[in-house]
Amino acid sequence: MPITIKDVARVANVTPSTVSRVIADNPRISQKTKEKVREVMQELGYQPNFKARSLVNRSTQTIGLVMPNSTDKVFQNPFFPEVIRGISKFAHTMEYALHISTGETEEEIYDGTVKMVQSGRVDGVILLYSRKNDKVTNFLLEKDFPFVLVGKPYDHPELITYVDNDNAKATYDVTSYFIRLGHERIGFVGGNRDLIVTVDRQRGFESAIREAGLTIQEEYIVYEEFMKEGGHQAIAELLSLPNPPSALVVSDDLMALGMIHTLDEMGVRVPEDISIISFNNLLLAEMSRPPLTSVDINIYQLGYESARCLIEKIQQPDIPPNRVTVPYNIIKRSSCKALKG
Amino acid sequence: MPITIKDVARVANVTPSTVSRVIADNPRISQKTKEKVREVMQELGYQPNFKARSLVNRSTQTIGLVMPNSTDKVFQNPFFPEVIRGISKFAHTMEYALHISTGETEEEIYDGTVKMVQSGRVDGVILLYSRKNDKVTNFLLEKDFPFVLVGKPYDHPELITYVDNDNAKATYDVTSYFIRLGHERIGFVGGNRDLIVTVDRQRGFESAIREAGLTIQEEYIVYEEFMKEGGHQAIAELLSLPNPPSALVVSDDLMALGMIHTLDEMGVRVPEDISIISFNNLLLAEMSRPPLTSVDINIYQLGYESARCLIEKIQQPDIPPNRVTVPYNIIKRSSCKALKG
DNA sequence: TTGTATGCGTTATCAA
DNA sequence: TTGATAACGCATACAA
Repeated sequence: MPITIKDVARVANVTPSTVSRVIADNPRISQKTKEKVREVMQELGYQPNFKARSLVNRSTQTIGLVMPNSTDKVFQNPFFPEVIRGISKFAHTMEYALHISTGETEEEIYDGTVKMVQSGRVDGVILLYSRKNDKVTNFLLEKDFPFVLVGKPYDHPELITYVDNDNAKATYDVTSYFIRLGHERIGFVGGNRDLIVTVDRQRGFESAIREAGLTIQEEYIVYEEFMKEGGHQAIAELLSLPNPPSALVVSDDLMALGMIHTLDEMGVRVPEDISIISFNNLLLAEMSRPPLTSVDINIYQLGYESARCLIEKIQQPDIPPNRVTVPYNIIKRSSCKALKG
Repeated sequence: MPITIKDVARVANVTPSTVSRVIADNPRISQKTKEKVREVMQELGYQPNFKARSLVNRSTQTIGLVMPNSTDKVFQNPFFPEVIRGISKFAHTMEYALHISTGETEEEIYDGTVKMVQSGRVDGVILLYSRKNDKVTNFLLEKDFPFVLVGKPYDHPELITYVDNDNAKATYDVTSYFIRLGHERIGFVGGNRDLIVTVDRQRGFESAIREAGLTIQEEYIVYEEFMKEGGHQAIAELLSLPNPPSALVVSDDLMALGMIHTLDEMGVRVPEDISIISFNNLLLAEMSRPPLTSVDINIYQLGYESARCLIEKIQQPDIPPNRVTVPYNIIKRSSCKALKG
């Protein structure tokens, strides 16, 4: 029913191959013919059939997105919409669609990814997480399938294109900031320990502590999920300590928010009784009471760059792995207090 | 390079058509052959080629998403990630991918939609908005292309499948709630006037006012964009009135948040000096100070249902247009005050 | 500069 | 119950 290349050919008195060449703007076609054919295409409202093109070109113009975990939960975190927004922005300019692969368990996600890759549903994949010993990463690596990691790879950094912040440095910076404010009992609240981002941030945290001549207190370091609920847990653990921290480096705004709520209920005030710095600088950070001092890791740009790298890789498979570091900014608001000497 | 149906056929000693039938689980193939072929498929790690299937089946297993406006801005509003989450959830279970069409201007969005439909890139479309005299809607209607509206159609409701809340009723309810609390000077802050949701809510608002025997004050009704910035504008207009409202029905949590911030700077307190109810019940509503009384319109479900309707329509094109009304709940928090008699 | 023939990987029609 | 063949709509190697 829809107009095909044949219809155009017939009306324009040429063969389908000529029309095909006009579409591709093949230089070996005369200007005259091109014009005529284009006129007919316009007239008939012809649009190249995407499916047929995909088949012959072996390209789907689609990017697969692999989320870390049950999308259901994880999508609640504004981090993901925001990376996706960045990805979507660049993808759209390059006429790429997005294929979001989800799943409840790690196994489901792996299977889903394998399937979407093997069936040729996508031209490349962006992993929206980076964790230790990840099956998906290994699969992609083995298949030599184009992919980009948002975050830093656990293994084979030299083989993988990835887009990341300097998370160690950022955490070093905020920890040092606390130290300059006079804090000595500083806690660290990380996310899942298998995530590289958690490892990196903890490393930065510890190096700042050590460099300042303070000692690292194991009990000041806790790990929770990157969610509001995580905040509850974390704060309970930390405040039950005999000598609780006076300042907290928290890996996620949402967690920080959860913590503040819990603290509120306990009658502990931020920043008067305890100072907090978190990561991501979500809209929430600005809206919270008190407004959170937060590290803006430029989530949007993380997404945008990863899409750029992936499409580059898809179009030129032979270029060596690339690595992009997205800058961060510490946005100072009102959740930190200087300790009197 | 990848395994095709032919490879499987050769190894299994059958023809490609037999393999194809096994994939489709065609009942006319003997159990024995099926088992053998499946074994070989397993062994070779065969996955049907998605592109080839698409071509011959005339289906892409992809849903097109059309956003209202510059996605850039609009994606900042958690409403969209949340509908998409719902859509994505259902789509994934049915093995559908998402194709997000974006654009800066209305014209760009229209062109993008036309292209993705004409080129056969998607099997159906979900419109994430509903406005007056929308070219995209008309185009889809004319082409008789499967689509679902999130919101209520302006024209031809009998021809269109749509998923919506009863926005008039919801607004009627919250307005009546204010009236019961003793408020008489109630303002309404809507979004873009071309959006049906704005019209519906205003209608519900006015009918509650009228029914209570109060008079509708034109100057209490303002329209802004559904963004944080909109809040600033709106509050400026309303508070400059000689006799400003004591309560506000606001079409979006984000706007309400913007307003509260502005009010804060002006030294006006919520709810002591002015009461606010907004819509969407985003995470923000709970996190805000004061926590916002908000209408939970079940955004996720809005998305989920729209995907369900669309896929149903794609698979059975001849069923008549459907209409789903998603329930709402008023979540009472601390942004409303009762007026002493 | 353009046309002819073939193939992309699958499904479907028609025979056998 | 299975096989041979055409077709989906387009792109390209080879001819002309």
